[in-house]
Amino acid sequence: MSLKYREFSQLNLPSVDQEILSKWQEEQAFEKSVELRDGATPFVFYEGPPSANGMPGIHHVISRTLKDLVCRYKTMQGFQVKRKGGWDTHGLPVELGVEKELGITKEDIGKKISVEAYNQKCREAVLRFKDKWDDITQKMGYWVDLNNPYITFENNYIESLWWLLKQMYKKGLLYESVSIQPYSPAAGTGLSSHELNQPGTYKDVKDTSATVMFRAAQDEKSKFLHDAVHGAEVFFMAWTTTPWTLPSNLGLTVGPNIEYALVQTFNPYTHLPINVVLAKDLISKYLKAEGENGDFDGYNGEQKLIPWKTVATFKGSQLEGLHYEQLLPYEANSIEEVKRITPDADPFRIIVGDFVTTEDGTGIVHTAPAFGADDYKVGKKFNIGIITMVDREGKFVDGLGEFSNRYVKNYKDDPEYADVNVDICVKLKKENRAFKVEKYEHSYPHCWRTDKPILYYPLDAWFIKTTALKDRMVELNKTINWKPKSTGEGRFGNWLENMVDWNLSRSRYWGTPLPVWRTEDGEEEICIGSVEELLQEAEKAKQALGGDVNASISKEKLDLHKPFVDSIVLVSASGKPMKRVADLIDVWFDSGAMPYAQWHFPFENVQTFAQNYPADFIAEGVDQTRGWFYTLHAIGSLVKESVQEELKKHGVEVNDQKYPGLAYKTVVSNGLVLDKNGNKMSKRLGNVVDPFQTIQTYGADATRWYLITNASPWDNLKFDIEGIKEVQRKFFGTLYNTYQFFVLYANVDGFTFKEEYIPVDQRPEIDRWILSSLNTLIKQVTEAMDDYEPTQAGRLIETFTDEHLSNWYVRLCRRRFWKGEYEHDKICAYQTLYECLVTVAKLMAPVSPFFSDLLYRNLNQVTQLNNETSVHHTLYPVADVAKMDAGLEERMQLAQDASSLVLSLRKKVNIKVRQPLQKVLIPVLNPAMKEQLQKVEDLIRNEVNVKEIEYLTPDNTFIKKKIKPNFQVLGKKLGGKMKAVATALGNFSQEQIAELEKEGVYNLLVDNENLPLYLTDVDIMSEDVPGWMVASNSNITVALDVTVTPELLNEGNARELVNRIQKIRKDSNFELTDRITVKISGHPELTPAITQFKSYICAEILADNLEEDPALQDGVDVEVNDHLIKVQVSKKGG
RNA sequence: AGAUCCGUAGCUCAGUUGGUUAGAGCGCUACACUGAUAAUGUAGAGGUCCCCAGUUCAAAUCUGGGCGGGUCUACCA
Repeated sequence: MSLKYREFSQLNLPSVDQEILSKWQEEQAFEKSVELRDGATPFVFYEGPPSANGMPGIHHVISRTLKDLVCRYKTMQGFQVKRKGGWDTHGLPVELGVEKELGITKEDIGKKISVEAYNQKCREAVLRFKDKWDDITQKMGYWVDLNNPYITFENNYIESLWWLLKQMYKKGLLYESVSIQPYSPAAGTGLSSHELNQPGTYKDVKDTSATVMFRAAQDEKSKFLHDAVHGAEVFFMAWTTTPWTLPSNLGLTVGPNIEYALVQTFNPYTHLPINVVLAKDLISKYLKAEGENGDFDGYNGEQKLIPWKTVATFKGSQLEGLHYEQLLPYEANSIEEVKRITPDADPFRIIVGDFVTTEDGTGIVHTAPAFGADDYKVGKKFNIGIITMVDREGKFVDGLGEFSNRYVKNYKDDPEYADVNVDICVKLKKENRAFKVEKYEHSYPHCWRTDKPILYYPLDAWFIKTTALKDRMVELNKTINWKPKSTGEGRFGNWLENMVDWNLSRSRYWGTPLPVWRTEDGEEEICIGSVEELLQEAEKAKQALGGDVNASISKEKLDLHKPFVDSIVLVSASGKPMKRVADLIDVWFDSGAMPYAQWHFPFENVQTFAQNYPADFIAEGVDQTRGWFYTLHAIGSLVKESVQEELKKHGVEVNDQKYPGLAYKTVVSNGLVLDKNGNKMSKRLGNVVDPFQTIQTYGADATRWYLITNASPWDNLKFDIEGIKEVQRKFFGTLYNTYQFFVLYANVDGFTFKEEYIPVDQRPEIDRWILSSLNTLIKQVTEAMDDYEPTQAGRLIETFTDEHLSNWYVRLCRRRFWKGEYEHDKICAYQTLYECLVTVAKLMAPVSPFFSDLLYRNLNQVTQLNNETSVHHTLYPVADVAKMDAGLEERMQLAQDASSLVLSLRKKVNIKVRQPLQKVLIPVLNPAMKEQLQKVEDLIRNEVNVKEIEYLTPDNTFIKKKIKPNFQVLGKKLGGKMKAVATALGNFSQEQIAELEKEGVYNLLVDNENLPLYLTDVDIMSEDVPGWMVASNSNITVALDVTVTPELLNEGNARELVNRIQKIRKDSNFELTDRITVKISGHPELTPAITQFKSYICAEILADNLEEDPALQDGVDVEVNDHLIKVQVSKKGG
């Protein structure tokens, strides 16, 4: 323990980081911060697992700062906050990285490289940058337990996932179905949504689009159409940008509430008379308005203008159920084939769907269920069947006549390729089945690997029936505290409302295998929920099937990944072998299941799980809204009952109140980090900020503080290094200076807080003021932090430190620290400033853990007021209401305003502050204001160097006043007459104002109406004091006497001289306490000042002797108010 | 295309329930101050509060409609 506070030569934040980090390491500070709270109420935090196969970026620093500051804050509030780290290790990014590294594609897996070797590569790759992550975690000061992290590829973790999946399976929530997915025929593989989101995936392409005509069948249902045109043919018009899907057409979808028209006209290509149905609003897209009711008889195909007329109109719903003739009938898509594939189907029918719009096309949508998600959905609903006339290579199947085996797009880079879409259109034109064919430009997704257009293709997939739990998820979401609120209600709420079943399966290699085994005919299957069950079933199969089935399976060598699990064969109830279905599951299931799997629930740690569910707080980037935030929420809802049962089995008391299946109570979603120009950071643009470099250069604290205080975390942050520099200078620099100031004098005076704590009411006004402000600050910061608004909290601390503590309290109190004896007033000052510094250190500790700890340690190691060695082990300050005094803060504001105004007046007439002036006049509007001002009078006088303050009371006629309506009060009362009254008040004379003030009421005549005005209806301000220099703001007006009398001038000269000699002292590197003797060459203009203020001067400069010596030769040349003199300063005894 | 957030000084951001001189910091310019000195003070320049319409006595603020930017989801004829 040292009795001296540590002094610094300069502020170096990066070296502060180093020093504090090693302290933390030495003291095991993080571990201790958790242990210290043993037995305290837990605050549960979930760490969203990062994927360590890429380098951490600056955006990771912001979300981790957010997590860290909340956890630190809660710890300081007395909660125990355990923070188990985790690593997300599965999934596509890992695989793609490995493929790139090995120079292979997905197709090569199993051929050029075995699945086993491939997965081994993935396993190695996944933690490749773990060191870097650990490094940034430490350097940024993120406290998280990385010694016992959960890792998603571990068997225990996967086993928990299997258990969860089995619970869903048992409830019928896990099912297999066909879904329409993006598929790349060129690459022969389905694409994940992630792959579709690669940059450059969507390209503008020109495709052949066609508006084609489906002939209505003639039957009872369509009678009303045919009757309208006297039995002639009727066609339904539909538009497509993918003519190749037409052979797979099975339905036409109309909007139930859209108005359709039956129009009589001619086919532009064949010139034959036709009757077509399309949305009424879209007629104009196909037929010119001038042609309406045109000359039908005279039309022969030569005319540009095609005549048309509307024969009938009706709602889409009236068309439902009508049949039409197939457009392109062949063997492969014959009705018999359709019925063979989908036996109960009723195709070639008009169906209704809400997704139909009249924005483009004809309002009638060609529906090929195989090639569009909407088509598939609506097709399924109305049971029109499904046929897939394109194979997985992207070419038409056999049995489609001249189109058989032709590629629907040029997937093979064939220079001879002829666009089959064009040929289809030509054929339709010839057959009087095309109304319009044109090139159409639109953006279309392409396979990022082959650059070829993808198509939407029906593929088998496993789903979780999240829609079954939709109501629960919507309800639970309402109980979540979302920051910001709009993300929860809007983005997430809408997402829940429009939820579809979770497409769980992925046909990849490195991930959690789907634990479903089934027989070859697909009749029997089993879902495995634990390793034990798997081993039992494997053993059963070994017995039943014999041979070398499962011969090499043992618990010790088990790896729950491909290809090992795939080698396990199970046996069905009827004795047939069952193989695992090939799919893996979505990695988002991995992370969403972390509340359970991190504890290997329910196989171990059931109690631990119970204590750590749900999370009190989670935080990630807003991009996780439909990622992790969703999967956590969904899984929580899905397995609620199963988990409840499991907990009950272990004697944990649960019910729906205690365990509603809610995964997290508060979630903060932070925005993106953009570059300073607002562009997304990308390697391509080269605008990526390296967090290591940033932290190393500016320190973790400045970086963290900047990230948190610059903008609310959920707003996008335009990251600008200049901002960090500003934070460093302005906030940390100021705080450091304040600390330096404190220790400079505390070390001289030996202040160690050994004296009794002086009751606040025995301290001077300014001490009580800063302590009041400090406690107000504590209150506000605590409120902001409790509300998860760290930006507000940080800004408040900043304002306090800079404006109140440094630029007012310290500035005004400087003399108290260096002047006088070590007595009551001085001790008050030290105790007050010390309290402020320690409290600020604690308040800021969650956001900037390094500097705050340094500050705290340096202060506390001398005073030993706290037992805790680290600020992070202390308790967060609690506002002391007794120390808060609103009136005091208000009058200090008045003092600041008044001082600032006087200083601005001095500036105007160019009289420096060192020159004393005689008097300031302050008009006061009421006794209360006068009383307030009188209490801070000394402060103002000192600050602006004025001898006296005189108050002008309202009743004097000296001041000129201004009157203004109090709009808020008067507006409500007057309404429409407000304007007239405002004008009238603007023209008020001084006498009228005086009358109102005197009588308390004034009868104003507006539009021949008497309106009584009361004092509360108006604001009266002093505007001017004739003959004086005046300045005013909205609160206060000051008038300054700028006459410099000879006495004042002498005093000013004396002060100037003091200032010069102080500078010499400093330049000569004298100690603050050194006594000196001074000789001055003298000057007639200055002699009176020296004589008159000798004792004052001597006291100020610690001189024992001061004399004028006109003959002085050696000395420093100085200038005092334009007079040149020589000054010789010598240290006594030196 | 839908959802959502955002648009205030050159830059980064405040702006409470609508209330009349729209603020701060940075930057720039000038002048001061200096026993905290990589600090500080004062002043100046700098605004169509994105646009239009509406509600209101009164709109940066509320409503509607645009425009621009970000993000997410989707891409369906």
